[in-house]
Amino acid sequence: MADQKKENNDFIHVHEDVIERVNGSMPDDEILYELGDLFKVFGDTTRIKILYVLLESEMCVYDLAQVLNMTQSAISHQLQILKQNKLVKFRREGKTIIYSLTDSHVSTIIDQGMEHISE
Amino acid sequence: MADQKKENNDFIHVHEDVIERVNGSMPDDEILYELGDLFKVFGDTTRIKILYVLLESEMCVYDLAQVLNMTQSAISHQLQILKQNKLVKFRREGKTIIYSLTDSHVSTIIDQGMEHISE
DNA sequence: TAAATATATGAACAATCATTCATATGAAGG
DNA sequence: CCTTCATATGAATGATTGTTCATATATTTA
Repeated sequence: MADQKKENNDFIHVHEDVIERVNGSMPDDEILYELGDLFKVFGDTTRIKILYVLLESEMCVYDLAQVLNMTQSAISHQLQILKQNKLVKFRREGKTIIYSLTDSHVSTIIDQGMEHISE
Repeated sequence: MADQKKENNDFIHVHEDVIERVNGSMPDDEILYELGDLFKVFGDTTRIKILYVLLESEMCVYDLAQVLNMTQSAISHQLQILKQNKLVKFRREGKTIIYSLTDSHVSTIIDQGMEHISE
């Protein structure tokens, strides 16, 4: 390791020390997969729009469909995904079900994304 | 508007006032599309790993492939996407090309994602 | 309890995407 | 210049995904 001489032509440009250090700081694959899944949720315009709307006001499914000018079914499917990723919560009120955001990470993540693209 | 009486059975549960207010706060479709595209980039484990590595240290393509135990071609393709979205920059040094992060939004976005999934 | 309203869900299809393989480009050294 | 090393790129393919259509579930009201 201390001896930098290359005895054969393996590892010509692989910097093992950096690679080991970096590997140490890398979270488990399972966590990274979860993280990717979370960002996939933000990677669709329809879901972003839903989140944007809920950032402003809680809303029922039918109204969401109206605002976004989309099918009730399409909205329900997307709400399902947002629900699975714990980005939205819901409560029943009579016949309707009202959705709202679960936490403040949504707004931070969207804000940072906005800052990045507006540069 | 002031008169809440429903004259026929249109608009039984559409709350027009809320819808209009929410529509006003919604960015243009073009921007939302761009935002979705940005988050799509974070929605893939390989790209997240690349960003994680570069968060720790700038690195050449071959080393990235070693660290992530992936094909050089696969890494190059993903770097291309990261480049297009201005998340990474690069400089040439002799024969190798060294990639690094462009700005600090990357770390904020990843951090917030991490915070969200670890709850 | 039957009809109406609000939402959810399953299957299917088109579109998008990540990787692989083969090959191209481009710089450096002999 | 000709070879080698480092990276980029194009086409092909298998996998994933968003929407639609049809239908199911669940709550309220007549």
